[in-house]
Amino acid sequence: MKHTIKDVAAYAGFSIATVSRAINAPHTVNRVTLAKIREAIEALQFSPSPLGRQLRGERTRLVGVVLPTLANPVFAECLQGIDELAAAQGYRLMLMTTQYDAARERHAIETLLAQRVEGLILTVADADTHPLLDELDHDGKLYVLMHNDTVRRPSVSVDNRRAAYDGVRMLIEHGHERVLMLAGTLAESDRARLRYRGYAEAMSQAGLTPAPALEVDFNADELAPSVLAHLTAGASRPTALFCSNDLLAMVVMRGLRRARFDVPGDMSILGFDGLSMGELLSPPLASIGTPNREIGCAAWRRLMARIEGADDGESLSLTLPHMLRKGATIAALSGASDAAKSAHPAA
Amino acid sequence: MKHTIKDVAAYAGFSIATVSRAINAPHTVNRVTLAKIREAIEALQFSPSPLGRQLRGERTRLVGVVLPTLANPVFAECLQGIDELAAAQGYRLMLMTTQYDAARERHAIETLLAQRVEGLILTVADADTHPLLDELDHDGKLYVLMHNDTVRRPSVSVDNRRAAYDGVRMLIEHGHERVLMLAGTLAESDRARLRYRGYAEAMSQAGLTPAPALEVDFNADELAPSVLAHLTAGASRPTALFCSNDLLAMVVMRGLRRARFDVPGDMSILGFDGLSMGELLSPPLASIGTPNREIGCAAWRRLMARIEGADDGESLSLTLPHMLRKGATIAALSGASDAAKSAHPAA
DNA sequence: GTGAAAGCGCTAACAC
DNA sequence: GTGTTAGCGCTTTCAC
Repeated sequence: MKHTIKDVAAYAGFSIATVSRAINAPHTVNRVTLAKIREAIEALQFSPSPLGRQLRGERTRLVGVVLPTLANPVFAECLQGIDELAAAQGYRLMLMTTQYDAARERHAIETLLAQRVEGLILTVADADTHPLLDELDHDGKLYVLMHNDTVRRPSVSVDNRRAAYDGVRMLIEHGHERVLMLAGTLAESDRARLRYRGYAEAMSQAGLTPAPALEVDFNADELAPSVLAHLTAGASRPTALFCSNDLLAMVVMRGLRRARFDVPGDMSILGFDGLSMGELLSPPLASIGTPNREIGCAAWRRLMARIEGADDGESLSLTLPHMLRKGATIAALSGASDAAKSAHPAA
Repeated sequence: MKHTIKDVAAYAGFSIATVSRAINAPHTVNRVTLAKIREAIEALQFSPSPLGRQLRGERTRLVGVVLPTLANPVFAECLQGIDELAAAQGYRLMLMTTQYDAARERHAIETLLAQRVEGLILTVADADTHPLLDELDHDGKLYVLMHNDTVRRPSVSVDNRRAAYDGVRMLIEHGHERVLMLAGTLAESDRARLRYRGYAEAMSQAGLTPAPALEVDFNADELAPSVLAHLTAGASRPTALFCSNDLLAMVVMRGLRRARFDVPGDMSILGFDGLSMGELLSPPLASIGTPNREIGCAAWRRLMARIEGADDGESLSLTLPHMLRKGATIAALSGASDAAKSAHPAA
């Protein structure tokens, strides 16, 4: 732990150069010499300091990870996947979170590069318009985006537009015509936009009119009265909600329930993320699941491929399959035209 | 980004030593010189490489974080707290997870030390018996434990025994006499032990007989039949469950419900962790909450104090308050003796 | 097959 | 105030 390569050299009776070789290119060293040096290493409990290596300029075995937050299990799960592979391959991870803030994104990336990470795995607010990513490309810095759904850059994601489309279609197939999309407040991410597009397309294609997404602050303890009114009042109230993420869906579900609205009796709800916790709700939350762990792992493999120069120039962006998790929060709308169905709670 | 201190020195027309001083001790440098150097730094977009500094042996501004897993939001939240402060103070975080595996714990700590982190923040499986921690103490390596509830080492935690005691007492005050504790499978942690002690004490003190903790695999999709039987069959079945963590509580809740058991009608449930998601369940999960973010922040401050040598030798372990989150999963047992109440579902 | 020596980017004595 | 120099721990020519 505190011995240096010099100590080993002295102990074994060779030069530090030979010790270095014994470690990094054993086959270039005499068998006997090698044995002696290994013995010395063993005796001294020596382990080469990464710092010397790093400074020397070659491989740092460091990878930077930049995430919006860990409060959302989606990202924690991705990170878990990354960490697993990184540990197995002897890489060290440097982590920074950004809270979806562009300035912090920039700062994180610069800090990490200064530390000479070999590559970056990141989730940014908006990948397409991020000038910093262009700089990275230009400077030959290696990175892979995670969850950023763009074809312009190396990325691993699900097809957000398609996933939303599939989900909303399912709602429509259950007989819902007035489907509303709910989005979080800091929704101006590439993902949010694509999910809205998927929603709009599914609606249009079914001859229905997409409504603008309704913004909901899902950190608040209660649903805002205006929002609640929007959801529950009037004959034209929506019968199904497509929520841009599961946390939001859960909050809305609670809010509706407090307002004595039954889910799914009075309102069907579909989330996005497929948080495992959603399945523990009652009724279990229907959701569009993303394979987060796998996304993390795939991003890692992708980055390693780039680092090792083995990047099969294949399509830049890798799209992993999403899965429609059918939950009991979606009910079929009774065949009867329900235009008259007003907003009185059932159970 | 790619310029070195030499470039700055050349550009400004001074030696690298002066440039270094201009950066690290500006007041020791002539005003004019300083201005010129700053100009050069600006022009070259120079930012000193952490690696040189790190190797030189002084401050690395690196802190290592070792966590069991990120799949449990408890730890993700702690990490979030740490990251916040670290970022604000210009520290970089190096993260490794262990899956509660002692070998991985050791490996993580050694890897991090080799990287010359200034300190470590860790959650280990069992703090008391961990020889590695003794080594750290002995070698003067700075660390702070998080969530490890021990008085023998620097740590930030809640009083697990007391928290469990309070929770179980609440159950008893609601009239429950047959209270069973459920624990996860890899429960051999210091926390688990203390929670069991709290449970046992609350029971004994009320003249009740503590039962051995029942082990439940909460990664399985279904509750094991044997477990379910234990919970629901017989006249002596428990009327309340104290679960050693919220994830477990949620799984059990679902399992019971599938078996057409009503919560809290037929069974009261109390969790541990206070995951915010638990509040979104219906009924909202009663739980003993731990201030995870705060625990992370406190651990950070504590570590910084130690690093700066300002550790007010105060008591080693800092105990943060837990909070009893009353949820609707706990019902009062009707005054009547319920010995005869058998296992048929209510609503 | 092995050793001497240079140097990665920086800080800290020690001179001047 | 500023420059010179040594060296942190390592890898890597380049000789031998």
